[in-house]
Amino acid sequence: MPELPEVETVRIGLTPAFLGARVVRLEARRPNLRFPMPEGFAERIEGRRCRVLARRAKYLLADFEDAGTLIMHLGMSGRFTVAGGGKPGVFAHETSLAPVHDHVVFHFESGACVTYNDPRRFGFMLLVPTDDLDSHPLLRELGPEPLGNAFHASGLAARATGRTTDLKAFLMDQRVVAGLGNIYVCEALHRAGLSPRRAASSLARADGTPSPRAERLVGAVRDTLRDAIAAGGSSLRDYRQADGAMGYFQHTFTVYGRAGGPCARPACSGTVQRIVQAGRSTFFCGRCQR
DNA sequence: CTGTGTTCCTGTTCGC
DNA sequence: TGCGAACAGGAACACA
Repeated sequence: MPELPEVETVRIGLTPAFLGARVVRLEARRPNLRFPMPEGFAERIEGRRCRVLARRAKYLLADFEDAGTLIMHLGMSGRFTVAGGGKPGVFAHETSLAPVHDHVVFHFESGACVTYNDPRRFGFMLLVPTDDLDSHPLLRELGPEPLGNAFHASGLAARATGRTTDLKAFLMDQRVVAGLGNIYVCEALHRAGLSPRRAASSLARADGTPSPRAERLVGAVRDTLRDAIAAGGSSLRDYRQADGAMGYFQHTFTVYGRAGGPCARPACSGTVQRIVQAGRSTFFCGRCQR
């Protein structure tokens, strides 16, 4: 379920295995995922130490000294498992991992072994010079991190001015804000009490300054993501202690996937409905989201 | 430039 | 129970 909170949870979960650790062997078992695997991918990373494991939007960024930064994207179905070197765990949303979909395996000097599994292969890995990271086409156009200071109502309103597209599509646009996907857009809009069908331009007043809706939306996006990351973090601890599935997959959503159910907002008597926008499911309460 | 539809791939769920 | 259809968290790309 890789939107920003899941990718951040994966980053935290992989940090003990990656950070400061040397790759002694890297298996690339397929010539491609979504894109062809990087030229000399395994050879360039083998023997290198990971200096930084960061996240930008839904991308994981592993900086290997003298090799460059490995950009990893989980697509729809990508997941990592960690074995050996101390703390095992599945940083993913399902418990059954077919070995035929184990596409990349990192073997670390510590004995830790990290496997990337991705049935749909919408994920990818690219190795780019670290100095070129910010100018890389995949990252260059990304909007602000929603949990950072650069994400604010006035910036959101500026981008929304004159846009006739609806709020759902606007927030899904990674150039507007980086890291939201279908689920968390639905969740944040519900928290903000805003309809996904509302015009994006209604976040701005005529003079381009933010409407109160924009302020509410920024707060709702932040709160929604913070809560989800907290739930992901606790699920990692749970997983390490027990045999169960990842806790964050048990993480229940307020509106997503709840068509026909009651709106969870206190004192709202509405029913969650499902509509399709731009070919994707949207869940919302037509009563309290306006 | 803007908005919309298609496409990549496999696995799971749903309705008959 | 079986089976085809619909659907699934992303995002690059083509096109009107």
